[in-house]
Amino acid sequence: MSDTRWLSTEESAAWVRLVALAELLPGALDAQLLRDAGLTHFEYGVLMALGEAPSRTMRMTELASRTNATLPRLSHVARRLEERGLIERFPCPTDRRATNATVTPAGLDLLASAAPGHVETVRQNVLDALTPEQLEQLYSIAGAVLTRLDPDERLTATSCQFSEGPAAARMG
Amino acid sequence: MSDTRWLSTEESAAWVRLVALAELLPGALDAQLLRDAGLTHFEYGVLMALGEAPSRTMRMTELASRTNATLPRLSHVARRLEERGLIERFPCPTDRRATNATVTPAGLDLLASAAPGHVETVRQNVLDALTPEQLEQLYSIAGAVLTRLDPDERLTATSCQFSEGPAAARMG
DNA sequence: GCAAATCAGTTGTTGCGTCAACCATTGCGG
DNA sequence: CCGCAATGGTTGACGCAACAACTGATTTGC
Repeated sequence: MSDTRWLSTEESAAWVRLVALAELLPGALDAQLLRDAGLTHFEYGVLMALGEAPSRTMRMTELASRTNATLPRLSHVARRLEERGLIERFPCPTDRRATNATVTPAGLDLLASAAPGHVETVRQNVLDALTPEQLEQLYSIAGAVLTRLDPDERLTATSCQFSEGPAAARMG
Repeated sequence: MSDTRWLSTEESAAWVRLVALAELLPGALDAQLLRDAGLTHFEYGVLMALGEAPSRTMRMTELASRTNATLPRLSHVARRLEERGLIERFPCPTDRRATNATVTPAGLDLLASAAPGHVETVRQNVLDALTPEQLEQLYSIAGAVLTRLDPDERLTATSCQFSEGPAAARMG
């Protein structure tokens, strides 16, 4: 019955802060991107993933996996983005069940115009608050937690959609 | 105009993982609580906040602030919880604009039955993946970020709603 | 004291995400 | 080949959150 291992004071304190962080961060990202570019953070991630893909094209299923979305969610979002002219969808020639999505030039333009403000938000709200040591600690800690939360490591796969800025900027 | 400071490799890597964490954590918490207790994590937080309050009662506005909810959101959630008999609302005697909310015994029972499973989820998904040093680092890092994200420290105020388990368990 | 501004809370509308159901295609076993 | 399960994707219904508009109560300013 009550053999529950309750949280110690330290555990509770850290947990409270982590939960607060997880609650506030998505809203802050959405708010800035929506205000300045009319995109949710998820939509931004979708466009970014497509923009970084070879030939700017990706299968819906793979896109969903990379962006941590369910397929229905991605399908709805893709329809909206397509209606806005930011992406296009067409049937995959080799597998007629599948659908491929591509960013349009308009989508890339919007992405390019949105990126600086987004990066600035990320700096102001998170990165600039941390020392280099803390940045590395964060990398380790988040990695350890993701091992439990996302065992398949879909989100942290190579060249993740949430990377910021043009690919060239990260390849130093 | 392209004076944007793009993210370094280290910054990008840590950021990607943090975003993945923030995306996955709420869903994991909701999934377990919904399955085992029929509560969202937010509803759990509301009940917890009320349960820890003196006389298990709180003003709607204060409750909204503690749980990081807008007042409309809390109002909707409170109506549902009241319909389920988990809380009660009644006008505040001293300020006739205000409304007080109280957890019912049924609400406390549900909370008590939900807590062990929730704590177990928190351990499995997060705490048990971290060393004691990492726990302290997480506390510092999240604190630093929250200074930017939540300057008023509404969420991290004393006896926060997302603390786990009976209050006695945390007070040693 | 009374009008205007503010505060506390509720309600209605809109938009997004989840779930379940659905269709089409592909792969596989017999 | 044929039947059947599994895969890829879309659609529709429903629930929840954000935003705006509204009611009623309280404070402020003159």
